[in-house]
Amino acid sequence: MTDLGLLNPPQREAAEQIEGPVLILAGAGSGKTRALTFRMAHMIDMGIPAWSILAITFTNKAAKEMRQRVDALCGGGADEAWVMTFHACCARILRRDIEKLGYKREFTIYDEDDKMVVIKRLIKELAINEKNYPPRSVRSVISDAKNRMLSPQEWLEENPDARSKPYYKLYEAYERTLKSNNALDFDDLLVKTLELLSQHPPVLESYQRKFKYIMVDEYQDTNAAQYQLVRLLSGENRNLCVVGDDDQSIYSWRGADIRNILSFENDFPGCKVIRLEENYRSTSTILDAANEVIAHNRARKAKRLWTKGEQGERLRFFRALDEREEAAYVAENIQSRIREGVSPGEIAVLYRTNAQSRVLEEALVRKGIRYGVYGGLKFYDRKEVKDAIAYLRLLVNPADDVSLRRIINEPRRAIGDSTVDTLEAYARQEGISLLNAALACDRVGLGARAVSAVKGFTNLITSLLMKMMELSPGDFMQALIDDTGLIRQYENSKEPEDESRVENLTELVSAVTEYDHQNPEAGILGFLENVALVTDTDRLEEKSEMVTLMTLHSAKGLEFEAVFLVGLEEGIFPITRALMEETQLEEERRLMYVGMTRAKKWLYLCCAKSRFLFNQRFDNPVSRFVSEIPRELISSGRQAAGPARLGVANANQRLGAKVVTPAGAMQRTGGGAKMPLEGIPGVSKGFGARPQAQRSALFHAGDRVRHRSFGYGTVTEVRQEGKLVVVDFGERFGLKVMAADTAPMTLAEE
DNA sequence: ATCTTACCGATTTTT
DNA sequence: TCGGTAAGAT
Repeated sequence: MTDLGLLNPPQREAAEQIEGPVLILAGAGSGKTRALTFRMAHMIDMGIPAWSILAITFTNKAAKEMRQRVDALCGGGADEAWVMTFHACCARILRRDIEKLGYKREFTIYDEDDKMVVIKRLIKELAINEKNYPPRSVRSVISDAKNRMLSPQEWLEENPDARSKPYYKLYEAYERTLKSNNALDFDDLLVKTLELLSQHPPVLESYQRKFKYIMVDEYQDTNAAQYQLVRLLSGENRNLCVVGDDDQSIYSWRGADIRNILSFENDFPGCKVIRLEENYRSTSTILDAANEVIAHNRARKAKRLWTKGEQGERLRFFRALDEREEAAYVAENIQSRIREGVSPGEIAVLYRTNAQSRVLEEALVRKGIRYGVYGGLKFYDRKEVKDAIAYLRLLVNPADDVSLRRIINEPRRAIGDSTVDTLEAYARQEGISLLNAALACDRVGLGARAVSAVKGFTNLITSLLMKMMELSPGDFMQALIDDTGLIRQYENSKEPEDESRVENLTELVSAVTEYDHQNPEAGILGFLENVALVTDTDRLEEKSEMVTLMTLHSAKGLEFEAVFLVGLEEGIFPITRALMEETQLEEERRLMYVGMTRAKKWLYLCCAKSRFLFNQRFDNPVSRFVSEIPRELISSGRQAAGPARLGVANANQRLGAKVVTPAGAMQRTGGGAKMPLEGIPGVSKGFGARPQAQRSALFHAGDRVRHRSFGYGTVTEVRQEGKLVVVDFGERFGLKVMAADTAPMTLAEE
């Protein structure tokens, strides 16, 4: 029996309020997960069948944890409950009934790469100018439209200007393509589920009958489609409990709408509001600092976390000369914490962008500290793995033309672009899939060589299809990498990196075997779904021997004894793009708040005076977020530094201005080039070499110039005897200071 | 058909 | 620096 006496009064209230709508406003570290798990366990104790409970979490990892914790509390009765992310939940609903929408049960889930492939093809086909309509922006237009549940037509009505037409056409064609490929993208999982539920009342009613109780965690990060879904499913009984914290809403760029949580009370009148404001995680010093920072936001519900815990130590602030010194500082301090007895698993380094991880890794390696990086390059993103997966997808879903294109000539089997284009034309004319066109290649009008090459491919596919039915998933995966020759091409290769490709393919076989072992009913289809929906970050667990490196976004929901926030510079964090708009800046501040509140005992704030990133050197002022923390809560890091060193005074002066220093500074850090990890920082083959002969005299105030990256600009000022030039690149890039002799810039002819 | 080379452009966060 | 792509060479 679950002992609710272990909860504090509001937590207990949350656990006991089972009927009707409930809004739990749970501050960081307030035992939200605890309240939720106890609530669910309590429901099961009361005799509510687990299968009638739907619990939505933000990540798969959170889902797994929650299920385990509930099981532990009530002795393993949670199996039948649906505890999963929105996307996993939708995938499950659709696997059952998507045929009602004209798709086949074996639909493929396209990832971001697949989307881009489709979009790029369509841009070519529709003869749209890629410069004016870059694929990435097309992708975001489509994704935004879907998140707001707008059809192509509806989107066009909202955006009637002439520039929108190509977007509309692309969106429309994109939809058609995915449908004919029997594929859904991530957004579709939500949108198509909504379509299914709203167009087929019996299906909706069956789920409404099933799910008597619904819980949604991280409600502040739900988007319009997710909101609708929750509304539909909770139906008349309205036994809906949502949990969230408006101060931790950090996904608006993905369509999350903070208004969902702010207006819950209006949407579900009569709802019970419960506030969890007692923090059990951090020291009072850390909490005060975080409270002060977040108080600078205007768009928020007023609240203030408090703790009975001890005061703890002051925050440490350190401003390094460059990113290397910053990394060294982090590594040094991690090392001494570990020597004090802190477990490496209780230490995290958090950064704004994945690109910042490399220099940190180098520093940790040098100190011999074990670490794990989460996010960034994923196992299933590697080329060889994606190829193998593409074969699987095609075998499961023969309509998947994107996967077919990827592997029809991988490994090389002499099927070139022109052959595929011919097949494509035939397929279009006959209204069939590319695979079917390939099977009919006799009739397509190809040369004899091409026909035999294509036949080789289709024979391979047919024989694999037979094997797929006979063999276990694991054995089949092994057969696949052997029969296709995927692994052979790397085994015979001399390239050193191909060795790891072989390893990865072998690891993929183990992954399938392992998955099949744990999910005997799911089969290859289940495995593919798992690949699409489960990210590497979800597998962060039992790595207690390693220091964690991750982005601030992935750190949501986690906690560590010691946390290092690095790159606290204007332009990095807050990131340049957020400096313009108040709402975006507030989201960055929430991200800062999330980062700070991950720390239990020690919080380090780090930044660099000068940083090499994106192949450029930046001289950024200290992040404004640092100056929003009361001085008395901070002590400086390694070197003695008065408050002046905080650099607060100039924090706003040079807002966003990037300074590219002369070649000398670049050399000092070897131009940011990667050095051998175990090597000694000595001779590095910097690319900056020698400044060329006096180009300095080349530029004068008033000159029109053209820069490789920033385009045309006007020289506004020349400094230091012509060594530095200040150039105005207009609205998009603004003022830049660069070294006259190294900047990739020339005089522009008038 | 495939390999080689030379350019250009871009760089947030992720279910 | 990196990766993707377009044009040229074998």
